Amino acid sequence: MSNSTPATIEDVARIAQVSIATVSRAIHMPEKVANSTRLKVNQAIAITGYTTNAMARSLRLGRSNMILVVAPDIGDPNFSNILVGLENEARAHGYGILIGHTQNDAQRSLEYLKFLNSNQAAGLILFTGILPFGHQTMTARLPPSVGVFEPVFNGGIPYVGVDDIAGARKAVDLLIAEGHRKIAFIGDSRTRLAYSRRRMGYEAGLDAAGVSPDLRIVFEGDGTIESGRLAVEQLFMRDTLPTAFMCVNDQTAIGVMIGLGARGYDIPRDFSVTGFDDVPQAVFMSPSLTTIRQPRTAIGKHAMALLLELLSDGQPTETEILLRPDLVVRNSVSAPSRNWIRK
Amino acid sequence: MSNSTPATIEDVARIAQVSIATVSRAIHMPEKVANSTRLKVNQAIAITGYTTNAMARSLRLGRSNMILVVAPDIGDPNFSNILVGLENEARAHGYGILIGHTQNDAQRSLEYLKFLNSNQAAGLILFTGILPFGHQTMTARLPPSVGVFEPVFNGGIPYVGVDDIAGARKAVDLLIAEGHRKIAFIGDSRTRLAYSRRRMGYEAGLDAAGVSPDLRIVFEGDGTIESGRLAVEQLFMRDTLPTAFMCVNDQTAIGVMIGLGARGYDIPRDFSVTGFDDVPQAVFMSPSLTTIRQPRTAIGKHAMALLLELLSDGQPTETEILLRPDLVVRNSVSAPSRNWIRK
DNA sequence: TTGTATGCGTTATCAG
DNA sequence: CTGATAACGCATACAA
Repeated sequence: MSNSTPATIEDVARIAQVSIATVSRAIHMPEKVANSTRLKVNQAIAITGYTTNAMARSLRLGRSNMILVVAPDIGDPNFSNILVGLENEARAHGYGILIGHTQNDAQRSLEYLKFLNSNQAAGLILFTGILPFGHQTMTARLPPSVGVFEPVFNGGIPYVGVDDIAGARKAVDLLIAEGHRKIAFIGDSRTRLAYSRRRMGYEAGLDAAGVSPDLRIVFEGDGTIESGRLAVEQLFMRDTLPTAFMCVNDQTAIGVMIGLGARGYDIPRDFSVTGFDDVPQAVFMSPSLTTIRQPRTAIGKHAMALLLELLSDGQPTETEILLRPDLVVRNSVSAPSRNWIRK
Repeated sequence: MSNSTPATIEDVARIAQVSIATVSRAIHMPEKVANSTRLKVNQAIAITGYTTNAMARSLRLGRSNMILVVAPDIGDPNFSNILVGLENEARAHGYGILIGHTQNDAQRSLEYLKFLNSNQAAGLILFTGILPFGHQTMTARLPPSVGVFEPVFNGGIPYVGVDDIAGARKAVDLLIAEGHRKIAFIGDSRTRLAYSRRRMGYEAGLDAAGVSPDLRIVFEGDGTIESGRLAVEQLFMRDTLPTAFMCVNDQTAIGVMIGLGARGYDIPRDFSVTGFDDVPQAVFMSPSLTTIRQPRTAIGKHAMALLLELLSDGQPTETEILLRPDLVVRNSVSAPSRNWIRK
């Protein structure tokens, strides 16, 4: 029962009175083995509590059954939900998941590259828009890979995300419909493709409404709470005030709300605020945050499905899968206050 | 350079004109090999870009160089910081980390057990107080394991955490010092050992102040935001109101603050609130949350160090390591409002 | 339908 | 100090 050393295929073979080849076949190609022997083998497996030694199997097969998921920050509220989708899909196909977090640290990234090179993972899911490794030459040695959220720079790597432009467009359209014309954009970024796409949606929305963009109320950011707060501080040092803040993500929006709150403003009476992502905290904010919801579990599922396809077929059928984000209307948006309209 | 198949030890041996045994030695016992040959080997390694095949190595050695970290919820704000400590310590000793999250799901837990049994991980870090597996019989087959935060039920597994009793005591003592006497305890739990210990600290603090405990203002909870909110709702249906809420963790405290805010109360004017953990959001709440800080990175570091010790020595030197938690005073606590004092 | 034998890439033992 | 070789546990080509 609870022997010191785990049972091997040989133990099973001995008990079932067959060869190890038959045991292996009974497990992996049950239809190619006689019913009676299959039964014997299964009983022997049950008796011994045999589990395939994954190391030996991978060595023999030349590939592992693990997928490495690399994320810059595991603490990211978006992460865990995506993971659920990734995991479910992977497990359904006999793969396990390995999580690595780089914290945007080169040293750490390198460790994971070594990990890949030692054949410990068959595939790679990348959570960042930038390859965490030494770029160019390395990509040649990368296993089949799929990006999540953003296209991966300098790699011809397929990816799964949401339609950021369309999502951002939904947010602007709502603000426009409420009567806003001076809408700030918080969190612009040249390095985060998803963010710059959201800005494209923002500008498309303004354009459609005949509002000319005002660069004085566009602020850069890195998607952190702190960046949102900072933007508010900078904003109040300028001459132009918006009536609404469209934020590149929820974290930024939370920062903006904190910054505005600290200055004594009421949301949505004085300013409207929108986010993007619909992180779990969004509904607990006061006021609760109007935002764009990402279909996180679905993204994870699709990303893993795509990777598994790559793993078997070799060639990806699609290079980009964009899911539809939905507007979630809560309490952080209202019509602009009259005090501000013509400021 | 970027060949299709990765270089093996044999490739290195051929180029360096030595045997594979020498290559292996040059890598693992450099002092037992002549300087000149070591040089040749290193050059050959550089040329080929050789990396040890971890599968073959683990198979030969009978153990892997990976540690499995199992957590019920990766989204837990405490998790990622602990992980940093775990990772650093592991890497420093040549181990990698594998993260599994069970979501308290039996099926998932079983998958991880299989994973362990297939020799894919040399050790186990458990983030929950309850063994996620089928209890009794299974523990016999568990690899060296260490618990984090809480002692692990039904296993003689050593663990690393904070001194919950002392931490909770610091929170009560602060409230008592501010003049509170009617202090509610939110988040009592029979299943979470850490939580029941915090309650012990709470009661010890009351006792030291000569305050007799009032069970009408002790509420159960599971440490979620929702549970905090719920407790507030239940509380207002009873006849006794506290002047302060001591919460079992920050998430609960956030829930309490939301519940109190929804009823129009001001914190800390009307009620004081304390948390436990000092999660990243705590400082961003309004008011910012007075809480007990856990030395998360240190906990991770110690836990991994203990596990590595187990891995080599076989026997643990300590069965329990308790770190000291610190009080972080912010703005959610003040003296009780006169309106309530004699209610 | 089943068994035998080989090799996956390493490390360790044992001779030299 | 170095080399030949066995063994780790498994999957499969080939034989029976």
